Amino acid sequence: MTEPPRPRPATLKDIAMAIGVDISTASKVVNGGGISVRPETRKAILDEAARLNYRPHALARNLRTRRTGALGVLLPDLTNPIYAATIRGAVRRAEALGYVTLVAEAQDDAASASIYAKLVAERRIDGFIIAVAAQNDLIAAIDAQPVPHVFVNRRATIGRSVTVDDEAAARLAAHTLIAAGHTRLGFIGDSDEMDTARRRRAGFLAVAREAGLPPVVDAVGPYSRRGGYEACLKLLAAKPRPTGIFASNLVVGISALAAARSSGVRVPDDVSMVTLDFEDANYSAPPLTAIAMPLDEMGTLAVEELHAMIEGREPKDVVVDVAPTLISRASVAPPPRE
Amino acid sequence: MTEPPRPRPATLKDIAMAIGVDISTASKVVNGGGISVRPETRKAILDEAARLNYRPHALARNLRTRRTGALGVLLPDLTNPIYAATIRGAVRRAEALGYVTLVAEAQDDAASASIYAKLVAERRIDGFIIAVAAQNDLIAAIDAQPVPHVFVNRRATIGRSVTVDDEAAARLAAHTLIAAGHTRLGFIGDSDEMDTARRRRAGFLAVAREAGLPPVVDAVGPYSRRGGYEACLKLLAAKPRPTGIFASNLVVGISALAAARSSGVRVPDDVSMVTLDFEDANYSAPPLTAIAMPLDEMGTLAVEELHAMIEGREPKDVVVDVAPTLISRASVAPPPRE
DNA sequence: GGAGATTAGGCAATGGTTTGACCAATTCGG
DNA sequence: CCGAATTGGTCAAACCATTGCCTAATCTCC
Repeated sequence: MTEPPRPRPATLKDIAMAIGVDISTASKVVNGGGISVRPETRKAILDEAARLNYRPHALARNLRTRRTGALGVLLPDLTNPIYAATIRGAVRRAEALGYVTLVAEAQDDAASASIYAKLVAERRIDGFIIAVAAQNDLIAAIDAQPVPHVFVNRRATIGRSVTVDDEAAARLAAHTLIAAGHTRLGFIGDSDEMDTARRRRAGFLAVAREAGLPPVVDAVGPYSRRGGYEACLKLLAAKPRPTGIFASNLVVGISALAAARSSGVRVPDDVSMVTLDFEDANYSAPPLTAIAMPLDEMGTLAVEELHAMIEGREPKDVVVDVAPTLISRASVAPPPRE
Repeated sequence: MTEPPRPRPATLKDIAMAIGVDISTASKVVNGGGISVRPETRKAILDEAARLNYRPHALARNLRTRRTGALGVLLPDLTNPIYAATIRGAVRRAEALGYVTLVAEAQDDAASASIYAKLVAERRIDGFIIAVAAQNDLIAAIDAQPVPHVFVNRRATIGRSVTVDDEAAARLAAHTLIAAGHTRLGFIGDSDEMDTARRRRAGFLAVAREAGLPPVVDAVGPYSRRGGYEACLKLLAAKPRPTGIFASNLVVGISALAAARSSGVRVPDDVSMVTLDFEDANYSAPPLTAIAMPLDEMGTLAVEELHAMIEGREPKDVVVDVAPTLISRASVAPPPRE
């Protein structure tokens, strides 16, 4: 028994008038709210609501309750697999918690700030997941109009953040190379201004130092395909050339491998390589040994923390760490004999 | 612990009372609406609005105007670079047009339908960009509650769609291989149930037929890394082995290359390979010759079309095609001598 | 039989903005 | 100088759902 297509979605008023009760009664019944109603009245309302496929008008409800049921997500680049994976976790969890997700891409600090300011001023969201750097303009915007927010994969002096344990990942990478027998290590990372890069560098260098190895050759280039390619070229030109390299970013790992190949350097025969994991690492030549970062979980946890803040629950701690794990593939071997 | 005085965002009422005019007057002035006001009154209102950093409460406005200023985006997988690129174009254009973007991921038809139904019934959006297959449940959901929508990279019998010219891309790939001297061609694609795969296959096979070549070896595997890997293995095992392969999907191209390498087949010495382009294709070994699909523009155009529909302008046509282009890199060479 | 409690549900304010209808005072045309 | 037009606004309804406060009727219990 199909209804003829209803032009206008049903409202509480439709239900109330059909049954002959007050709108407020209908509201209280459909919300299961604290009111006493005769069972038959209740049933009639519920039946009618179901028949009309009633859904509360989100805007009207939100206007009244001062909750939007929406979460904002601010990130620098949708096409970067790192953010994509994080956001997927976030979006899924948000949906499970009943939120809708509002995604915005911001190229720079100024854009981040203006998007933040706009969404908050228009009261479109209950909270913000922020995956861009916590810089001046953005911090000012947050200060001016604070709403619950959590930084993801970015530590911030302001608010709270959810990150993976970058330092542990880097340590694991160093241990992997050292365990294979390497002593001359190389590191490819972004500038220390980027806090994830800084933590990874710190972890990697610390392990090398603890192991009493000669200084790590450190190539800094931006976390991009081009940056990784060129940084790796620099590393391979160093004398003596490092035999074990940690490319401290997913995208950089792939392009570093391309750089090695184009220089005629064999992996893993001539140099071993460890990177951070994503699916592509399994389909490179050779497949890359990598450290898996639970980005999905990071996104999930970020939303959970944010939800807790919105609900007013006092957050338990400031950083949630999820342990990285090693995925051994084929890009690590003992160093070549000299 | 006293909360820092969280200033409640300014409302029209605040402005109106400060100046001593009616709320409706303030509203009309800030909206530049059709009302005659003395210049000094106007200035006072505008100044006060600026001073208070007034922004209309989106929910309240939307409730009244029956416009949400939000666009929904429905896609199957955020981490797939194809969708990521499309969505980026869409999100950017949406922002430029003053919309916010609400992103949802749907694993299957049922999930798509339920997300569609929910967002529409709650009246959270003005229109939908749909990047998932137009299947039964989803179509039923759209029928039940139609709102402006455009399918992107998916043709649908219902509504309108924006796609890239898949067939032209496939033709270009075929011509590229043929021009290099190949006669035994191979094709890697998804099942014909997927309309993009079908169009690409059709274009590729048509060119081969027109050129009077022997039948194309056709390997169907899902558009995924694993699918591409295994499909390529099948192709390489065929007798006679094709010397020119078109991997008709970005992700499949990379994994097909890995499959070739792991089988000891050299690219381009033993077999040439063309795929669809994305940035990673430039950092593979060898860099892949590829057909660039303007995914970004597709997303952009999709939003523009949707916007036009929402505005009530009659859409001009059903399919917007953007021409694909060839990017020559290093994975195509003449076929080996026998 | 009457005070008090309980039941079942109505009333009206509220949230912030938009918009068509209306109105008083001034200006203008003739 | 009279009627009409313009100027510079105001009023109130509407959008839809939520929620604290009320009330009328019935029921309970001594």
